[in-house]
Amino acid sequence: MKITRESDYAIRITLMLCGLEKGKILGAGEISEAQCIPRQFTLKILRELVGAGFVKSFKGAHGGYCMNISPTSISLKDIITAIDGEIGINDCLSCEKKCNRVSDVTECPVHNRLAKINFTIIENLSEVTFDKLLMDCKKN
Amino acid sequence: MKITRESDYAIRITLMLCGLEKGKILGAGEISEAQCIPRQFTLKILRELVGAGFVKSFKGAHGGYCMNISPTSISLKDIITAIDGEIGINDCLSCEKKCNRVSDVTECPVHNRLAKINFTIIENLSEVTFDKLLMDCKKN
DNA sequence: TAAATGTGTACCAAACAAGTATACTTTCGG
DNA sequence: CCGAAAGTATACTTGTTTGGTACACATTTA
Repeated sequence: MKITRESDYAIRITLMLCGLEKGKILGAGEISEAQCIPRQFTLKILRELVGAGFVKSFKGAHGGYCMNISPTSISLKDIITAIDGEIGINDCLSCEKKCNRVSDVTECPVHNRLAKINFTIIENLSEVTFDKLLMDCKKN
Repeated sequence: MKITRESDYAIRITLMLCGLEKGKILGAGEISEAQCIPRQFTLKILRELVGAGFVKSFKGAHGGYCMNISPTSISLKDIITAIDGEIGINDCLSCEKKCNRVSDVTECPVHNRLAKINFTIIENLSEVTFDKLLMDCKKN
């Protein structure tokens, strides 16, 4: 029931990039230092964010990163899904007929309840877009 | 973002025990077979459930297990917490002054948002008590 | 052209999940 | 009172995931 540290980092990296003035970019080194994330790990996460289309990169000397999409159109859910994979609280194993862990959703009460909760989690995470996080930051 | 398979098993074991007629008990072997959980693993989980006070055990020949508390007073949250530990979606690492991952809750927007979502998850899981799961079962 | 960046791939160690093995204790039935 | 059938306790094992690291390479700018 945890999001990985990598996702946590990715969220903070994204938030930092969302806070950038338009046209500015930020190097991996600066991000790594500001967020206390090991340099190589920062680079790896940035690569994943670039791969997912969330972040844009600029190569070469004075290169760096900036957002590729608007903070309003990216949420915690997007980052977590991109880094950790689909959000699925339960595996809901099935072992065919023998027990009541059946793959047919209608027959497994545990599955049904967990699936509903899972859906709620995804909804809640989707609602937290980065423009909201940015606003929260400015309040303090 | 997953509950462990052990918790999943524990939920199904508990549900099975909740479905027992009053005064009856069930052996680990029967549970293991019905739920397709390896025998030793079943025993281990049962021991944890006994330790948590949810299940009562009877030693010796013709021994077995039954619930120690009412299905109305035990929820998915209780089982998951007992098996996997406290439900905490985020570690929210802090590295003191240097970055904005500060332990002081009011300063970390990510932490605040995740904490709220975490609270919702706990609420949702707490609402699913085993009497409700039992009802779901009977509907099918 | 060299220094400063990002890219890609492969590797690694520690922690965790999931399960196993084994020796022991308790109870009941005969 | 003995042995089979349960549960108890503890320690081990094995595979996967997490959280990185290392290093060779590609690209850009001064």
